[in-house]
Amino acid sequence: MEMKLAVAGLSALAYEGRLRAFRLLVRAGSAGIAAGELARQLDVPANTLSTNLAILSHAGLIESRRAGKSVIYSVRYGQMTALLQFLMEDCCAGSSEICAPLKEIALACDCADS
Amino acid sequence: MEMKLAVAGLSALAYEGRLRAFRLLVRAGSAGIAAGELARQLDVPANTLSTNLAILSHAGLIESRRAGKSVIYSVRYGQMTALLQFLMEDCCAGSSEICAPLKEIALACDCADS
DNA sequence: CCTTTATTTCGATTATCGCCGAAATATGGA
DNA sequence: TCCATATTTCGGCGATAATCGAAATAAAGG
Repeated sequence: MEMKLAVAGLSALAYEGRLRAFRLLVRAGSAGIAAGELARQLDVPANTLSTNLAILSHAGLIESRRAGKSVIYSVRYGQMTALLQFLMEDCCAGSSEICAPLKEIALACDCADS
Repeated sequence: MEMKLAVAGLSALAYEGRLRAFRLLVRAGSAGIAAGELARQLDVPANTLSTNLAILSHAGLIESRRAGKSVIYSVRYGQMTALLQFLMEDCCAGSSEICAPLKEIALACDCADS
């Protein structure tokens, strides 16, 4: 990932309103959440949320699909992981005590398989 | 990690000048880099960098220690990983195809041990 | 078509952020 | 103590970004 895209992603996540929305979407998985439903859960005006979803979308972190009258938003997990990898790049610098805690992240994500 | 601290961390990283500095520090490991040396490598005025380092520091992502006339900055890896974990919280939502790519992050960090 | 529901775009206001010159603080050495 | 080096703080200016009311666009149903 290049610097500009990483900055766009981090900027998109760097405001509470958008971070809250993103985290709800992360929980929702591939199914996603409709814009109106998100606005209701977050208790923010629909237009404000729409602007914020557009910013997350432009940063590549989420995507949208239309379903009837609603627009469903969902996380682009590939971009999300690319951003996290960008931050971790060359994190080790040769000393394992730095790297070790990072491995806990994977363990925290305890899926059934793999 | 609570929301406010996460937003502070993401905001601190959401600017190219600071993200560049942070990534250099991530590479440097525990040894850290002196403020002046960082300013030289990044080719930015010392006072501008100082302000940006203060923002990263206030967000808990880096710390500083004095060494003679210089001030050495280094990453607080614990806080860094806490921020990444915050973003990944409940990422799985039951489907492993979402979670699986996240595990690659840990594998990309291939230290000698663990 | 016309209405209702869902979402986005527009426009203007307000707040916040980044920058750098200049001055202040801190350390080490002659 | 005085000076040189290293870093931070202060000041204000210019740019960027967040918010929300109001209007515009899109889809479904009668």
